[in-house]
Amino acid sequence: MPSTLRQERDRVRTERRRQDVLDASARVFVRQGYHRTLISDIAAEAGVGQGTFYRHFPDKRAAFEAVFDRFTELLFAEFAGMSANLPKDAREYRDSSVSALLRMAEALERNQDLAKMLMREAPAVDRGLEEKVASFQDGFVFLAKTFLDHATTEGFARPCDTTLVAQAIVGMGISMAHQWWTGRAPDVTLEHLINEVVDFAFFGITDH
Amino acid sequence: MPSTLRQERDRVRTERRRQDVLDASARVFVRQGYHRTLISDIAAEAGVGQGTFYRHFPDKRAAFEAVFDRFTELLFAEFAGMSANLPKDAREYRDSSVSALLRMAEALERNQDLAKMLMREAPAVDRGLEEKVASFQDGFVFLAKTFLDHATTEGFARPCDTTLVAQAIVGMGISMAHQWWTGRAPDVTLEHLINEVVDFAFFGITDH
Amino acid sequence: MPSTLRQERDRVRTERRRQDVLDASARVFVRQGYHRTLISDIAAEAGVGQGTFYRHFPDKRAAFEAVFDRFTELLFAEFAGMSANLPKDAREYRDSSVSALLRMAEALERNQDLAKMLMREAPAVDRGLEEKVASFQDGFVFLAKTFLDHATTEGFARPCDTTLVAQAIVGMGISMAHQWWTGRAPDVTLEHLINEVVDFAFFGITDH
Amino acid sequence: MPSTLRQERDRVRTERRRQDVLDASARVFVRQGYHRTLISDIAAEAGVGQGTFYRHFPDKRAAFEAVFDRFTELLFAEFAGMSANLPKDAREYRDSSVSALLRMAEALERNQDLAKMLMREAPAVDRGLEEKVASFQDGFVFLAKTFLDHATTEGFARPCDTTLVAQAIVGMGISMAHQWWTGRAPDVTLEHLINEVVDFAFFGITDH
DNA sequence: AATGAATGAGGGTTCATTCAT
DNA sequence: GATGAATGAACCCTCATTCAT
Repeated sequence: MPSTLRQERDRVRTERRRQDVLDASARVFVRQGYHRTLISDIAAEAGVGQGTFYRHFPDKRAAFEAVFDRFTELLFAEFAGMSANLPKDAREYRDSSVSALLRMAEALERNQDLAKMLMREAPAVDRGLEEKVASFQDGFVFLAKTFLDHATTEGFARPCDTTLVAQAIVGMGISMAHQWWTGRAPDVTLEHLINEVVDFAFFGITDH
Repeated sequence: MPSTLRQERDRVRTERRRQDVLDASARVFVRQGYHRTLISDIAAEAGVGQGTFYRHFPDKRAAFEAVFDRFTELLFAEFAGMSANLPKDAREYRDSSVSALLRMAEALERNQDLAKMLMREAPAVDRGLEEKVASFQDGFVFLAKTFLDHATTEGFARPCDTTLVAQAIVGMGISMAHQWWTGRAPDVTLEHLINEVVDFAFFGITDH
Repeated sequence: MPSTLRQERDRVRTERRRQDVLDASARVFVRQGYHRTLISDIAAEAGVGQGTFYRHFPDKRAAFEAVFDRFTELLFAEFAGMSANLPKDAREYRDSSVSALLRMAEALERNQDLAKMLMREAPAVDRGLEEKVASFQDGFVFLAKTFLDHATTEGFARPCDTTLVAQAIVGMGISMAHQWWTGRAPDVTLEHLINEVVDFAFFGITDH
Repeated sequence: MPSTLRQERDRVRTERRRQDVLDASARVFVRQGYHRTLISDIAAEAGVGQGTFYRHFPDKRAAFEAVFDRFTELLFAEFAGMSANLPKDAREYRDSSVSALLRMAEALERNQDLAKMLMREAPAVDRGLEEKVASFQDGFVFLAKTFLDHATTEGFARPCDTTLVAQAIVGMGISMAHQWWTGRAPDVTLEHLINEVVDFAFFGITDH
């Protein structure tokens, strides 16, 4: 049926156009922040008319949220299936922590500016997005807690309130990422940073 | 000289009025966030005309910054002179950490909404305020590092990159405060939370 | 190419709309003067929204300048090519002076209010427009000087500082126009006025 | 009576203060033009509070008009009693014209910026001041016409419409003053300018 | 009389959103 | 579907004027 073919081709083209506008939105949001971004800026960046923006997103807020969602999907995809391989002992736990952080760091490196912008802008846009950021963080907390519960059950982690400790670990991680991006840790390699942080997380500051 | 008296009285009244407007600004920023706040909202909240706002602050940005500055001064005042009493051993270190965190938590409790608002909004206002937030955090990092350096020198803390670990600790602390405020840790007392976090910071997750 | 056709049609429509706003601006400036004119007055006069004004002019000043420029172009067009026909003797000089003034007076009559407004308001708007008015006058001075230089060279005009005398003549002419418009010479026909002024310019007040 | 003395002293002081504010107004109007002048600018320039301005003038318009009036009184004082000495012949006419213009030029030189400002700003302030400027000019026209009428009656001036010619002469004079002030006649001495203009007024451009 | 803080109507300008083409 | 000109509500900021001290 040719009309179906035609419909399909149109659908694909529309989807591609939507991606163009979404990409343009991300670039402009990164460059100017949410509130300094005008719809006309996005349209110009995407090389389309302003009306076309409204064909794909009801308003600026929705475009921002779509940028946010695409980013979080990207990050979670990176960790999908990770909880399948639970560590057998403290050494494996530490090793997989380091390698997970390195993978994460790599993934973020490619989207550093985007990540920084989203963490900075999203909570200030409105309550809905503030909540989304918190949920995003909760996702990592859940993952960390799963590992921690496993480790305490298996006896190679100290018994503790695993929810609170998982929150502390994830909060620390996000904060370190932020400080790293904003040049708060110059003259330090990423490997060194991760090793120090993981050591801290495993052993604390006390000298045993 | 009567004119001096007059000048002094006017100065006092002007300063009081400025505080009124500043207080009103803080309340409205907390309620509505930076971008949803209109100058007319602040003026109405303060019970003055719009022009009066501009008599005391050149624009909304300046009022926000003044709110921010007053808050940070308040917090740092709480910790002034703390580094005078460096701990003699791990036990004292832990005890003073817990008591410092409790004091801080108390101080914040009274300004919880303000603190939450400032952390959420300031980075998104502009680069200048983003940097101010970072500097604010750096202030605590410096304090934490001072203690940590002392402890490693005295031998009751594990040798480590004290700058990075101090950054991790402060990042964790701020993040926990945020999660606590936003109801991410329900059914938990503040004492329990602080104890868990301090234990984690001192011993890590490993079972020794 | 249909998109080119579309572009062309849009361009034409935009230009027409710009003219509408420019015409409306001129009418309102004439009616209310520069400083009493609000953008909203111009928009209402043009029958468009306020935003439409800003689509065509960056601000009130620019609209005023455009009105000014269009007026000066109109006037100079009236005199283009005039210096091609230099007079052969005093009689021809006088005749062409009278006819030039009549032509000018006619052109001005159709734009009397506009001319009066521009001469009154432009110098007070800012330095740039004050200078533009002066340059406009200089244009006529140059023309007058060209004729005067020719006449002195040919021997049918008294030797003199032709620049100064040209300035005096043009100043006199503009001033008379102003006085005429503002009803300073009632009960006098335009022909009579021009003849008296030209006689004065050719013979002075002295009885020979 | 001491209270009368005191009243008198107060009256004098008030009058002096009014002059201070008037002087300050003139300086600021010259520097910034009418519309760019704020009441606060005038008060600051006079070294008084804003309220004090309103004690002496009902509004900005009134202060401007007072500046204008003081200027015109100054100029007319310069010419008071001049019409008493009517010239006996063309030579005396010419001589007294030159000397009158020199005296006028001298008087204006001391108030050049003020004169320039008033001519530029007053007509654009409102109809009332526009009319005042015209009346001011009419004063000189009347003076010129008196002389011209006398000269034609006595037979040493060409018969003409003396009102129109007087208007032309005064318009020319004011215009030349303006051009002189605004640097339109560089490399020319005042004497030369006046001589050229008077020659033109007496003999026209024709070579006799 | 002098002051200058307070006022708020006024007006310039922006920009998200619509809609005719 | 795409466009971008048009819109006008919204909002910031100014400044002449008032008035309590």
